Amino acid sequence: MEIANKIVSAVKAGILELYGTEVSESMIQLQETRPEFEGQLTVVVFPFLKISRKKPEDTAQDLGTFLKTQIPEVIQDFNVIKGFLNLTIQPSQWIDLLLDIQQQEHFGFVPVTEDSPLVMIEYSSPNTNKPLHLGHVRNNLLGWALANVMQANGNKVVKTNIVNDRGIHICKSMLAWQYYGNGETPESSGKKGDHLIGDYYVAFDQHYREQVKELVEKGMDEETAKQEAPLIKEAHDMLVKWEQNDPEVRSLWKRMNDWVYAGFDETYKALGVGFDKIYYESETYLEGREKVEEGLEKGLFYRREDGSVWADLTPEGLDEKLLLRSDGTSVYMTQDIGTAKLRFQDFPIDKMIYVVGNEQNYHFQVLSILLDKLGFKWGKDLVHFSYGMVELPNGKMKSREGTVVDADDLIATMIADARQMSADKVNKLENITDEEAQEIARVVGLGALKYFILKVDARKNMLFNPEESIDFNGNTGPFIQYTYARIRSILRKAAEQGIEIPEKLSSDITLSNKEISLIQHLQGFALAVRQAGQDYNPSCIANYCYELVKEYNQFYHDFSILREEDNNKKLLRIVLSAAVSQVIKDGMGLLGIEMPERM
RNA sequence: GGUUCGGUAGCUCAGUUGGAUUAGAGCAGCAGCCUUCUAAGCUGCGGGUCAAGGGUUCGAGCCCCUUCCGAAUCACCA
Repeated sequence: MEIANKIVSAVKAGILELYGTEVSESMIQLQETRPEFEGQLTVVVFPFLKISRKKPEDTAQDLGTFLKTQIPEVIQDFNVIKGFLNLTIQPSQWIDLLLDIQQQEHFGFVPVTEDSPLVMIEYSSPNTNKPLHLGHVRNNLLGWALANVMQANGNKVVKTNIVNDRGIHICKSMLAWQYYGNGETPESSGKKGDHLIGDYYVAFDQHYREQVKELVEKGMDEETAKQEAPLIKEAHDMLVKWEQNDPEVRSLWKRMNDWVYAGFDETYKALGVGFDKIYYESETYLEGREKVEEGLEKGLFYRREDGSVWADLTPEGLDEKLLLRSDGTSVYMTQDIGTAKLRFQDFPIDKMIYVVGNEQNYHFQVLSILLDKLGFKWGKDLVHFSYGMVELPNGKMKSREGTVVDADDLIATMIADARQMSADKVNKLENITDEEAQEIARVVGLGALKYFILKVDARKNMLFNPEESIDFNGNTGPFIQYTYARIRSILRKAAEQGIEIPEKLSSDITLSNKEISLIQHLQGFALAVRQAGQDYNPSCIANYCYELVKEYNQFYHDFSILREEDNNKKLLRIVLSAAVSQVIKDGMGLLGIEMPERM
């Protein structure tokens, strides 16, 4: 950062002095020099040609000479190739930069202050009728990572979850449990609460389809049969009773939901995610109705003859959107409006981010417009952090076809596989207890899963290949964790030899290209964090970490560190290693991935 | 049909605000490297019309237009 700033302002001064024109900083392009050329940083001079009215080579030559005489403490030398001005930086500059990075608590993070804007992030948003699956895993990991990224970019962050705890689907589970459950509980069955309820949801669907089939065989057409089957009618009745606060229905509903929440909490804990504030749709849907009525009075919406309420969004190029059914009950959109209202009462939100799958792009487009019309100042530029589907090698995830990947199963499998991998490893760690081994397996297994999902650009549909995800070779979490553990091992050994990480380094060390390059890449972490915040995309941090680790690995194999005889050089490499491990830990920490001290 | 998002190696994915005659990783395949700080590693080889065509300019995988292919969505479901 420092070095680049010095150069940029010097270039600016140079253009002014040489050609008498003020240029904006965005015109000054500073980039890393390609390895095949001499130097470390390159100024692209093409943008200045119109100002200089000279050939690219001459312009670069002018500028290089200016820089070398103007800031000799930064620029050691320069060379010109076509329109590219390659700068060789004074080694002491790199050493200062390295020390700066190493000594900062969290290099590249922007501190959060009293005045920082408040960002609320909604993610997870489960239904209480079935357990979490792979799609939810992607959502949770993205939400958690994004929250960390926003905070690292200097925002106050409130993590929130909206639980969809009401509606026909919940009634289906309740009904099935009443009919086929024999009073089964999580305790009596030994099942996790969310799995138990999920099983009854499936049971409902089976029996319901049988009923439909019977009716069709009796001569009813399928559409009518779907509406007339006794089970679905009962479910609807139950929903009505629920809305009327029927004590019996409400008490069963509460009991079963509590089972589910206990199950979800376990899964969230295993994934390492959490929330600051949880909202329930059962508490927000009425607020939404009020807000819609309010909008209706203001003439923002209109009522049809059958009593249903609509928003006309054709001026915005969208359709008409239903807000209240003809019977006065709420739809999804109404609930989101209600939730928004409550949230705004609770927090002074500056920015709202919804982490929701891309199948709801249209919904959020509409929600943004509606919230804006209803006077929420953050409504207009709310962010729908839209992520793609997770597909499986043999097709998409579909619950009906039994191709869902259950979150709990997945986590357990990852940890078990990590355990197996470390057992098979050639150089096994000695002197570790079984508990320690299990803890390492947990960290590594989850690291593998999280990294595999987070390294992919969130917007894209991704393919989850279970076999590949447990392969710890290549661009994977365990590869990064492993490098980290090795660095930590070196630092431990250094400490055993009585070598502390120095606060200062001799300024006349000759740096190799690889060392300079590594320091430069460390610096890039700040950019990666900023970019992740701007684009709402954690994947660039994952890929940054991988690049850094890969480069360090080559470094590691080319140079010995503890066996280096030149003491200054040894200290430099120790500081460099410490800085790399620190940056990796911070980067992976943003993704919610833990780093093992040994593995 | 409308809207939104995608298309980069056999497969999974990167590619920073447009930059350097040669577009990168990993997996899979082949060939090397453990008396040396953890070999879950490192090095080398093969593999590409960046979907297609046009435009913008000193310069395009990236920006604009057209076309083709794929996904999502357009419900009194959530």
